Parts: sequence; structure tokens; C-alpha cells
Amino acid sequence: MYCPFCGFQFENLTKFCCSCGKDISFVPAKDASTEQEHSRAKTVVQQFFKYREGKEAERRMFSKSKKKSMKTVKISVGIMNKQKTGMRPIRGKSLPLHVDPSWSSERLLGAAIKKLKDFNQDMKDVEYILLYPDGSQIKNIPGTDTPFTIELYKEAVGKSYQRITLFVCTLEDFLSEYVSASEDEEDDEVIVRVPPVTSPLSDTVLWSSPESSTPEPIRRSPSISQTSDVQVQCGTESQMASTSGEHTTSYNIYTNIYAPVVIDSSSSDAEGEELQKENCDEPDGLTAADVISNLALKINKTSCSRFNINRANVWDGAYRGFRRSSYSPNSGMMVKFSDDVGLAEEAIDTGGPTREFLTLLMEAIRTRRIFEGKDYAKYLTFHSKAADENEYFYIGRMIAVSIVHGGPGPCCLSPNFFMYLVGKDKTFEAPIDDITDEEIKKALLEIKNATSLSELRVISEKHSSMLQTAGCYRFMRTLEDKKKVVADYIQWYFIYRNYLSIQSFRGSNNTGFSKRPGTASFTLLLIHVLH
DNA sequence: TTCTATGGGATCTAAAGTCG
DNA sequence: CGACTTTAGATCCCATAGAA
Repeated sequence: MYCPFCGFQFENLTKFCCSCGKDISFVPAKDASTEQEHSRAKTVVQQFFKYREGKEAERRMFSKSKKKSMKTVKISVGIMNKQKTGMRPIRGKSLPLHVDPSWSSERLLGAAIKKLKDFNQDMKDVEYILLYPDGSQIKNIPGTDTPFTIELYKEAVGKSYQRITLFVCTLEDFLSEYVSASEDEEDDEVIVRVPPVTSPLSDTVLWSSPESSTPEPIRRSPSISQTSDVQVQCGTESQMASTSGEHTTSYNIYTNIYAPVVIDSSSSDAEGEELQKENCDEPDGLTAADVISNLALKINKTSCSRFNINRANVWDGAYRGFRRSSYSPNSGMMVKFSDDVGLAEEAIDTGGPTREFLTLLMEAIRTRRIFEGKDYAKYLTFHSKAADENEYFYIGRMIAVSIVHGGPGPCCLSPNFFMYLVGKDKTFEAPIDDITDEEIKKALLEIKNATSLSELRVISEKHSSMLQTAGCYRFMRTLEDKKKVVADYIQWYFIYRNYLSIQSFRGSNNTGFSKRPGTASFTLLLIHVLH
């Protein structure tokens, strides 16, 4: 005899199958008549199918009800505390937590604390805050102004719910971690993971003493219970943006944020007109204003890169700041100036010092060794020391950061060169006059001014080594060839000769800002700001 | 040594798409 | 419109690397 469920063969009829454990009391005895056996077997099969249908229906019912009622997912929550190396998870304290994907950070925090308190008797009865794995407080989706929900966070990090781990830590630990980071004056720049304090009414407020280096609103900002209160009182940039966002365009948000900036008094009027004109020409519908506002909105207000700048050597301080591995172009900037003897200026950066720093930095960049040429028609040139120190890359990055953070551009590059640099012009042209080497300039002028083919050939022969170096020495068939030779040489002189420098400079603009919408549009933006 | 994070494969489920 | 197929997402399990 066989079990109708699992097929296990058994000799003695029992009430339950010894293989699958199911009720088989309905299975007829072996010694029944053939006819009876046949009909009963039929019944058994019918019962089996009935049973299977019932199970199937049950399974479907379960799935449907699960879909409606069990709209929960499982994530992990752990505990962080302050250690020497910063905020670190406590090992062995992570617990799974069933949550609704639409929960906000406040609701999630409540559930996480309850779960952790249930399983950990040593949980203090104090105020906790919710943290991302990097130790920053959970309020918005990182890099955006979108309020946190588990669902959005899951999409942003691209992990499954099961792989998401969030942490709680005591408010005390979080604040002490921030204060110690702020007081760490050994390093010029630290990452501060709380919103920089800004006042909607003033650009610059007094820089408080080291003893009270944490401004009062920052102390309160991580408080969950006071979150909404803080938002009203502090009026951070992002909040300003979000509150005014309902009735303004993103560009208006940007201009509101950075309204006080004066890029270049001599060119700002013309720039505005050009900006408008160019906006209409933007082929993909995305204006430069949109691009810059999009980029500005991507700046992470919850983390700041701090720069200590000596006014006597702005370049040096900036260069060290941008070289740090911890520096991110997407972070906000907090600048603190000091004078020649190292005395700090008593001002907290809420925008004004940053813009002043960026203006001074752009002035410093104009005189760097990687540029050559006239004041407003400079070109990139190769400098081995600068290349060794990756100066091309960092200067490119500084320019991009300056523009996005509301500062000026260097306003010194040749228009032709810049159009080529940003990919607007595929071919490059420049006047011979821009060449700084007097001998080369003289030679090219001789070629250009040749009046006959024979004279051109003689001059070409005379400067053959120079032309061969640039790969444009050729046999002159007509007098018109002189234009081609001059153009080729200029292209080599400004572009191909400095190709690596240009690539490095360009590379900085491509990597400075992550997830930037449209490099082409960004280059258009650069054109606006630099000219 | 233990714990945690992560990658990859297998499996299941729901939603979307296709077809008669 | 219903049956069937395809696809994406979620989950489980195992192996592995790295941190504490």
C-alpha cells in the first residue's frame, strides 16, 4: 500500500503515514474486494484532489491577505556609541525590525527604541536619535531635501530591505561627538554632520569662542522633539529653499540662497544678459540656470567641509583643503579666515566668508603656473611640477565648486579656448597674438604674411624644425596652405601640446559632482559664469 | 574567534504583459 | 476576460572577507 500524499510504501495500515505524517485513516484495508477497492481508490484520488484544491485556495487566500495586511518589511536596527574613532556600531546589538516602508524617521526611531529596549536591559532611559551607518543623523534622504522614508532610502541605496541597517545613539553621544570634532583644530578641515547654522537675515554672525564652539541652534538641532521648532528658528538654507519652493522655481531658490554674491562687477551686467540669451539656446531644454540650481540643491546641507584659510596664502589653505580625502564637493563649505600671525577672525561662516574665500581663490588661481597668456585670454600650459601635484585637476575642481557654491569663476580664460575646453566648439582657433613665445609668434607671422608661394616655401623651410615638432610641416602647394599650417600649429601649441593637462582639468569637472544632470549642460553653465 | 556585511544562487510571489 | 508567461523584487541560505 502507498501513502496517497508522499507515495511511501507501507505494509501495515496505520492511521498516519510514517513518512509524511499525514492522516491516512481513509485509506482502505488491503483485503477489501477489488470492486470496493477500485471505488475507494477513486474516492481517495478525488479526496486528494479536493485536498490539494483546498490547500491551493488556502495558499492564495493567505497570499492575498498577506498582501493587504502584511505590508511590512524587515530591516535591521543597531546601536551606535561614541568611540575614539568616532561613532561606531556596538557589535552584537543589531536586531531585525519589521517596519512599514512608508514610515518616517520619527516613527522608525520610536519602533527601533522600543525593540532595542525590549531586548537590551542596559538601554538608558534617555533621548535617542536615529543615524545612518556613517553616523550622520537621519532627517532627509542623503543628498536631497526629501524627508526620510524607509522606502525612499531603500531606493536610494539600492539595497534590499533586509540589507538595510540603521542605528540609534544617545543624543548625548551624538552631541559630544560633534563638539569634539568641532574643537579638533589639529586638522584644518573636518566633516561636520549637522546642518550649518545660517541666518536668513545676515550673512555673517560672530564666531563663538572654542569653549562654546557649538552654536546653540546646532546643539538643539539633533533633538527629535524639537525638530520642527528648530526648523522654524534656524531657517537653514535647505529649509528656506523648501519653504519657498512652493511658489518659486528652482532657479529662484538658488538665487535666493546665493543672492548676495558679486561675481565680477565689470562683467556681471553683461553676464546676466548673456545668461538669458544662452538659456534660450540650450538644445536639451535644460537651462544653465536649471543646471546650477540643480547642482546647488544637491549640496549636502548636513555635512560641511571646513577650511581654515590664511589670508596671506589663500591658495595654500585651499589646495590643502581640496586635496583631503575627506573633502567632498557635495558637502557644504565652512570657511574660517585667519591673519598672517594665525589669529582667527571671529566670524562663523554662513555664506559670506565662503563667497569671499571663493572670490580670493579665483584671484589666486588666475596667477597660477598652469595658465599662461594675457590677463583675460589665458590658456592652459604644461608645467611638470604642477602636473606632479595634480594641480590641473584640483584647479578645475575648485572652479566647478566655486560656481556651484555661489562663487565666481576665474574670468581669465580665452573665450576660444574655453569654448573648446567645455566641448562647445569642436575645432579650436586662436589669434597668433595669444602665443607668448616671441620666436614662435614671429615665425608664424612670417608664414602668415608670405606674399608668394616661393616665399612661403622658403619661410617654411627656414622654420621646418619648429613645424616638424608640431607635426604640421608639409610641402606647400598653394599660397592658401599657409593658413592651414598656421591654424594647425596654433592647435598643436594650445591643445595637443597640453593635452594631458587639459584632460586632467576636464576630468576634475566630470568627477567633482556626483550624479550631476548633464555634463553638457554643466559646461554651458561654466561658459556663462566664466564669461 | 566571533560578528557583521556582502555577494550570489535559488526560490517564491505579485505585477505586468501576451494570447486565444 | 481568463489563462498563461515573463519579469522584477523580496527573501532565504550559504560562503567569504574584514573588522573588532
